[in-house]
Amino acid sequence: MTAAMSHFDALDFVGSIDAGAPDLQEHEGANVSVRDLTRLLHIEYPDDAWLARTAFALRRVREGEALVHAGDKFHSLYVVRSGCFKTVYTDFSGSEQVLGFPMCGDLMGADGIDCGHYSSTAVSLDTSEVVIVPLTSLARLVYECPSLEAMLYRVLSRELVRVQNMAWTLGTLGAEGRVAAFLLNLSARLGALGYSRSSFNLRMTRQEIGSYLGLKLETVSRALSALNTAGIIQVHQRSIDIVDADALRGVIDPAAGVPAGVAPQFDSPPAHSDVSAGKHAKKARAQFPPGLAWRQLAAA
Amino acid sequence: MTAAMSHFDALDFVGSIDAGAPDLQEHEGANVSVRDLTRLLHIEYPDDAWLARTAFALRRVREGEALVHAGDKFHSLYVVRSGCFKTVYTDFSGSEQVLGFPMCGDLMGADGIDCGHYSSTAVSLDTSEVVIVPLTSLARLVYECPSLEAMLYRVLSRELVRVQNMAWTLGTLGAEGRVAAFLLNLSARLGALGYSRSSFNLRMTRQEIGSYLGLKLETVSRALSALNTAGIIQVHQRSIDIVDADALRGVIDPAAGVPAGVAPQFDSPPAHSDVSAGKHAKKARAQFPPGLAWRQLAAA
DNA sequence: CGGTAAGTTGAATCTAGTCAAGAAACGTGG
DNA sequence: CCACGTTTCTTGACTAGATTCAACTTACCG
Repeated sequence: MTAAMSHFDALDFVGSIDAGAPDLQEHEGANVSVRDLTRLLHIEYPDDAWLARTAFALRRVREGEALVHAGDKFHSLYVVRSGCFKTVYTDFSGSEQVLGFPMCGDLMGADGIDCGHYSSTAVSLDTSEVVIVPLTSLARLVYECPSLEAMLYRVLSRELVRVQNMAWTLGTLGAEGRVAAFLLNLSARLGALGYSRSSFNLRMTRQEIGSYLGLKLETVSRALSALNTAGIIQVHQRSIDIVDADALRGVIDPAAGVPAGVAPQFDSPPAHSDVSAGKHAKKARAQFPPGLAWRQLAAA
Repeated sequence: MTAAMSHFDALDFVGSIDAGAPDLQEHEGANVSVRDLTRLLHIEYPDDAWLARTAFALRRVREGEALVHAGDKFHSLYVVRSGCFKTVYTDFSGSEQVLGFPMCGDLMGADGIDCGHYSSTAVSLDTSEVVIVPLTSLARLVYECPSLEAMLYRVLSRELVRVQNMAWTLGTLGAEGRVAAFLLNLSARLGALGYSRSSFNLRMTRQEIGSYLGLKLETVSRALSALNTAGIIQVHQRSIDIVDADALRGVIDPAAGVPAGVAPQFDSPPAHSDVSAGKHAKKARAQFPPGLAWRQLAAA
């Protein structure tokens, strides 16, 4: 914890200096097309999306570096392109609570829309790359390609469901259940990205996992050991092998089960129904330029 | 718990019957203007918002009745106009987890946007009224009055921050802290609606509070009793008097404190910055019909 | 007035937190 | 390449806090 803070202190300046100027350090120059972005977010828009000429800058974030700080003025959304982050609340006393571990394809920064300031800090656990989506680009983008608007609503809603599931986990599961849920969630997300579902390396410390799950690091360690000796998983430091995924699901729920309406999201990533309104999009656009997003959602 | 379920069972049919037909039972006939709606959501749009001719139906929901069920097809957003709800996940075994207590001015149903089905069930704790905002109306509304689009993003983001705070509470606070946080939150929300901040009646049972806070009902009862004997609050069944709000805040955090970036939302309702971009709205609208929402957010 | 649902309180149990020591991995510099 | 210090992880013993089980009181509704 003290160690983590020294990390933060060292980086606070970097964060503060560019806090005012919206992400001007795009040394990388590399940029990302709208097509790339929609792929990243697992949203398939068949027609006009590819025509949009907006392009987005990339930003490379080194391990331990903060992308945004809680309280910074909100100016951009970010989509993780590679690597892994943690988003945290930090209080005066220096203790932190991890809210999530955004990975490839995940959105960050949406919590800043309402009050105009980010409410959480995003720190890279890795050398990561994010796509910067400034508000100004977003306005232009939606103008060029209104069908993309639905994407934003979907992504926001998805985020909401994710956090709700988290609240459910914290509210109802014990230590082992939480750790099991965490592993299954990670497994599913990595699987969706094409990596192995059963064998992976954690990018975060026990401390960070514990903070995320509302547990102490020792408890996380114990829970992992218990699952290990039970033969359900194999743990060696940060390397995890899921031996028996069903047993792992059983740990979450000895009898009851994951909430009915939630199960789909829980351990399988959103099965993004390929937008059926695609073929009607052009016509609709001509009739009703704005609000198309909601028309599409209504049609689905 | 068993009692709650029998309640659900009795009402399941009502919910299922109209699940297919999007809210056709508007016997009340009464409808709500866009102006009313923006007031309800604490969003002030000075100019063109009042011109929109879209009107919304009201629906009255009796105590114990479900407004939507988890898994129902998503077709409308709802804004609470009076009364109080609980939103719950229910699993196979019948146990439920309360996710929130939406009250006057709060949005419900946003969790259905992404996957097209509501992920939680909303049950009225009271005879309540909600404004029905069907997707189809939403499309028309945004067409008539694009400046209202920002409202939706704000409301979604607000919801996100709320649930994140909840996750923080569950992850870091003990029983008394959670109950204290719950009371302060309720106090602030009621205060924002013009009711007394220090004296109110709970609409929910200990069981429901416990489910919301990840505690058992006995623990909630004990925590309330402890705060009572400490002289911080006065409890008599469901009537609460907050004697010493500062002490209550102290319970949440004996030393550390609420996370820096979060404190504002936590016990004071969003201080909705009256949109400064209002005066530019008309011009912007003429130039860029769609995407205006994001331009406004960028300007703020 | 009686029955039921909701709330309070106590005692025993169990889970997770705390304190503390030791082992394993990592990075750095000799 | 190895020795060193640091960080991370594991494990054990003990404590604090929440759950469970249970009895009892209080409100509410017909």
